Amino acid sequence: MTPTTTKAQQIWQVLGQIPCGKVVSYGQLAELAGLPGYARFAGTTLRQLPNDSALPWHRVINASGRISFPEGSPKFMVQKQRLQAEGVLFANARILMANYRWQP
DNA sequence: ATATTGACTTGGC
DNA sequence: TGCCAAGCCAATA
Repeated sequence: MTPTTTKAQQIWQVLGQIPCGKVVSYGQLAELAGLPGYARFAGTTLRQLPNDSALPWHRVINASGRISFPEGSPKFMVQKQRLQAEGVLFANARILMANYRWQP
């Protein structure tokens, strides 16, 4: 990375590599980006993505295996929809990280 | 420059 | 499982 690389850029860089049908937690995303302890920042960063972003922000869920949006909210539904479309199965509003977690 | 707010996590019941 | 208190770090107000 260049001397001007920002933390947000590091997050985006990793985000773009998550393959279809796989997911990572905010904390894992931060770690893979070389920013351990920045789980919360990962969320802050995703929040700034434009709604039409091509980046797979929907492949990021919390450590509990759940979508970090209030159930039923527009964002929640879009995320769940996209994940299911990629073959990710939900068991009681929860994703089994053991099966879908991405490991580079 | 200080205070509040989150798309978070972990450890303890 | 579930709820809670702490700890965390940048964006916002």
